[in-house]
Amino acid sequence: MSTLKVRVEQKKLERAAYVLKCVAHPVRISIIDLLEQRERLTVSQLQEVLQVEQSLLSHHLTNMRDKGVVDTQRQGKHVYYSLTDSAITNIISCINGCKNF
Amino acid sequence: MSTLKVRVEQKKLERAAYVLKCVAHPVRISIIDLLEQRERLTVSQLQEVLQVEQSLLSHHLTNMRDKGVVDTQRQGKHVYYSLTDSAITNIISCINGCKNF
DNA sequence: GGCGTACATGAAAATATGTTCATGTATAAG
DNA sequence: CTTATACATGAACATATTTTCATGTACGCC
Repeated sequence: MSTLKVRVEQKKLERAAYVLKCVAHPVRISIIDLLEQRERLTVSQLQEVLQVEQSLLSHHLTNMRDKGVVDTQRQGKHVYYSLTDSAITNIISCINGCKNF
Repeated sequence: MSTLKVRVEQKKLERAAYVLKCVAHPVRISIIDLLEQRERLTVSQLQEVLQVEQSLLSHHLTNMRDKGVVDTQRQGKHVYYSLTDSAITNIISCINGCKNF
């Protein structure tokens, strides 16, 4: 009963919670799912598939970008979004892999 | 550009977000980390390691239990908590595996 | 039954998140 | 330089989550 302690350091814990919180939303999970399929997508393309208000989508994307989950590149009038780290996608696989859910 | 769609069904999306939200908190990630190490732990044991208010911990645990992330068994005065699904722990490995974080 | 320990619960307060709506900015085309 | 398109931003509001504090309940022991 002695050597029990939290193995993840505080900073990483907070970072993990921060990122997970960012993933934990139906619209954002969908965005990740789509970016997993297509490498990079414009806001309009995402919007067409997701059928959400433009500004709402934009807020979510900005949120995800701020948290380092997605990257952007502007190309003319369009802004392309892509996943910064494919490991993020594993999280969703994990969830899907959970038998009890 | 035609066959792009969200592969995860709506119900599962919401369930995933629900569970991820439940994981996405420093205290709760710590709880999962500890239960990964010890199989089952009482509230007092968790409290001793985590150094949080008893009632706060209890709220978090009830939350996690309601969402099916942990299970409980009472044994005399003590209540033991354990993870219902080891796949949950993978989520944390995923996070740790993310290079960009 | 009374007491202490272990844990749960509920309401209120503090804080964070999600959504909408109106407006702003960048770029390309004419 | 005007206009349309693509996207971002900010403030206001709605809703959800987190935390605290006070109190409640279950169990074992005397």
